[in-house]
Amino acid sequence: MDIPSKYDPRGAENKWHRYWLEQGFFKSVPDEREPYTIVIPPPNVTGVLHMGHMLNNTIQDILVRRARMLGKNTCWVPGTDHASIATEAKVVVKLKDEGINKSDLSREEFLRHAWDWKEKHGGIILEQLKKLGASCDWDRTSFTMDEKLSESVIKVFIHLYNKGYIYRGVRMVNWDPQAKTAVSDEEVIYKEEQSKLYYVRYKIVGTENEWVTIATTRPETILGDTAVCVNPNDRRFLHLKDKKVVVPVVNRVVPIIFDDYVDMEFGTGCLKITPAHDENDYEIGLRHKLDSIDIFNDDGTLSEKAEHFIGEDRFKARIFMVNVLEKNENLVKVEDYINKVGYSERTDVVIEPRLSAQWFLKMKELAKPALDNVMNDNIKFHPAKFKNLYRHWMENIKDWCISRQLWWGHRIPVYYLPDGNFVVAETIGEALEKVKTEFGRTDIKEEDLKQDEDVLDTWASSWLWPISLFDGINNPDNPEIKYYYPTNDLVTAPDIIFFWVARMIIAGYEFLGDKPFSNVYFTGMVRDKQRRKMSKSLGNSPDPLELIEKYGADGVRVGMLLCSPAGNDLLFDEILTEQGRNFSNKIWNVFRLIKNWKVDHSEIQPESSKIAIEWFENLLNKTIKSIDSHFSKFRISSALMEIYTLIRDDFSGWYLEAVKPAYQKPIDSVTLEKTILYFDSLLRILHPFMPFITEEIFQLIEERKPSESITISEMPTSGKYNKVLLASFNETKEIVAAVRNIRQEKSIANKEPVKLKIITKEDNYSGGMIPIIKKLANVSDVSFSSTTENGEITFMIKTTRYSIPLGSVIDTELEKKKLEDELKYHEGFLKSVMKKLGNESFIENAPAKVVELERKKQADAEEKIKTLKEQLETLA
RNA sequence: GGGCGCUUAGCUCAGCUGGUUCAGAGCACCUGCCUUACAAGCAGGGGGUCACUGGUUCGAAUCCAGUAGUGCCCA
Repeated sequence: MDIPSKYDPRGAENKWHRYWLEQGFFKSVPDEREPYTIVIPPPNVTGVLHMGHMLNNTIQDILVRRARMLGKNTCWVPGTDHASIATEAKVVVKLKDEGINKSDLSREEFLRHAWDWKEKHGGIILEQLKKLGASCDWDRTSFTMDEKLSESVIKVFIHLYNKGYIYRGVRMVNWDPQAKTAVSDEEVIYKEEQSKLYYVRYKIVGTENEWVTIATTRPETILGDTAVCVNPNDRRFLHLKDKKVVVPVVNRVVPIIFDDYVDMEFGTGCLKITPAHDENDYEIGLRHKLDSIDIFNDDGTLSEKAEHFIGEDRFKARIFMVNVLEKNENLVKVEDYINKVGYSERTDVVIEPRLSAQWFLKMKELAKPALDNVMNDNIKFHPAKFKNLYRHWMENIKDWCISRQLWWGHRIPVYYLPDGNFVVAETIGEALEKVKTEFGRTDIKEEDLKQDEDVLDTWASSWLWPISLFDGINNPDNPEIKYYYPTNDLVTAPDIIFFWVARMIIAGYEFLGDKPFSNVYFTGMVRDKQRRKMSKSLGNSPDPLELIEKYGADGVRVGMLLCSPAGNDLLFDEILTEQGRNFSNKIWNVFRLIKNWKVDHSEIQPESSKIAIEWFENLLNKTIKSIDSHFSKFRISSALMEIYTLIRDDFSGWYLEAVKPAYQKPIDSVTLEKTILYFDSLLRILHPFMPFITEEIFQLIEERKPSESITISEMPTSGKYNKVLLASFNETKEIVAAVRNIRQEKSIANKEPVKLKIITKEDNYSGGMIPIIKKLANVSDVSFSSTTENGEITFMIKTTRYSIPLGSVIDTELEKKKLEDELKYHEGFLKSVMKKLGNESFIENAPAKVVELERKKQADAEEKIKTLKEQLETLA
């Protein structure tokens, strides 16, 4: 059989992915097996695949594939999220390019465009995930605005409203003047900026030339000032009690008020108060019953209430305002100042704090079970350090503003009567009923009712995701929700721990009385090797699909994991993907080697093969156990590293070398069978990490039926292993390495056999591994002797001395120096051991086992020193 | 300003309840090798005062306190 020496992933990946789908291996229906369920963190319909998705979904796929091979009924549900703000923004831009303004469209017309857009672009990411090998049950693909999911969202709103958890309130919100909607605190990104601090003086009413000076970074908001505030403990301003000042430019007379809030150290100690445009000022305004003057329109331009610069953008208005202040001699000075300015995560425009009527969800009570069940590990966080962060947030939870001034999303099910009263109902028909029963208004018709214009925050649908996917809100007793819920693991990034994870947990307990998942695995943020976040603007993010094209999906998966310790940011470097690809190639060549062996049934199994087989069997069992343990702790990178070294170093480097027949010689059937069996086990263990190449080889190495696939094969389980045997083989490796070293030092070719002398009595030496030594070090003859002679080069492994007779090539002086150095080291070591053993309190206090160990160290060292000294004597 | 975390090899990180020759892995680096499975490979090698200071202990990378640096979250 002619197999190329390089593995080509491209053909294999398409072929096997198609095959898996055709065979329906990823489909799940409830049955009697134990379920294993993951719901995908739904990517945004506006997105394309980025490195974060790659990492996140690779990890999910590994967990799912492993669970499948462990015999569970696995269900990984894919889907997408409608992402109100981001999608609406995209659609608006797209329409604008076509010369259409959103404001010229009716709501229905706009939504038709949005749905068109979603149909066209919404599935791109999922298609890309298929290339990665994601073993989702694709028939279950869902979208947060699917009918049953939308129905769930509306039902939940009504449920919470009826429980008294939802209320309408005027609040200071983070206003995004471009998207024209409120965004949550978590969606505001604060950036440090070089700006200016303007000192402005306000004239005190009833004085000739008395002023107070305030400092502000936002002079344009002076137009909305309704007070000036000082700290009541500030002696400098005691005389201002009951005085009033004139707000510059607008010439409004406002009071001077006293409030502890003011920081006496900052600026001038005088604070201007603009309740409509600053969170803290709003609070002060409430305390002192001040007016609020909203000087902005919803697009960030100045409104009529500002009286000046009407219709100008807020930043232009700032410039105009400063000019006027200067001209009127109100501007005292300007200082450079660094402050933090909030930007909208979605549109990257400066957030405008603004008073607005919004719907809120009371969180305090809802949050309680969600907090408790994380703290008591009913839901486990990996790594656990995120528990602290979670607790801090949950204990200080604020009400959730759930309305957004957008069209794309779930429209708030609130219907207003012409008199301003409202009812909350699933449909307009129901609303009409409620109008009758609640308000006794039989005169109201459908067309008199006006539904709330706003939609719900996207997270108000995502928080139901693990429930609504299985229709658990609409039909809480249906067989699917009963079978798949609670799901097992959630894999997500820590930056949405509050947006999403916490809220899903809250929803789980509120609506189903149970957790939504048992484990949350937080992945790190993918950064470049200089620790910079990967972003489009920096252009430092590789295109995942190009990477797959270049290194194969398996290679990329391995590359991602090699650099991703759990919960830490991972510094992605293409070199790791290359390492992944190289590993694919290594495995491919193992296959090539084994496949090309000719079997001869009459061939007797060599002793060395017998030993190698026994050793590998034990090592395999040990490694499986260790991998199981890594998985139980979600240490997925470590699990991969374990199988990586097992294949590359132990199987390829040691085992195969030990059983490999001489060139063009056949192999005995027992060894071949065992070797294929081990290789098969290794492929299975590796399959969750590298699904494609393992399937490719699984299918090539033996004749398979169409229904036979590694994807649905059984994961090897660990058996007992003999530690003594493993240790003995390790010692053998050291001996072989030592001989190889001597070969290299003395330039003796591998082909040329050498003789090995073991400096001990044969009866004292367990010679079980000698056949391996002979084969791997190309030793033609092993003998025992109590002494060494000149012309021999020696080495020591554990407490035994070995020598290779080389005749005249030996440099005696060099040999002597080496031995002296070694002797010195061991004498030093013995000294430190003796010091410990000479310490009475050590002998008294340390556990017997530890003391015993020290004694053993002492004995070993003494023995080594003795041998070394003898050795030196023969050289002298 | 408040809270939480981190600091171990050039880089990224393991190191569980203090005690095996405990100072480790991967990558990078250096040296030698195209040895008929694999140069996308093989065989070797160097490299760390475990941030600092003090304490507890027979014994500290590991526990405690303080200091410095650094990151994240919140305000």
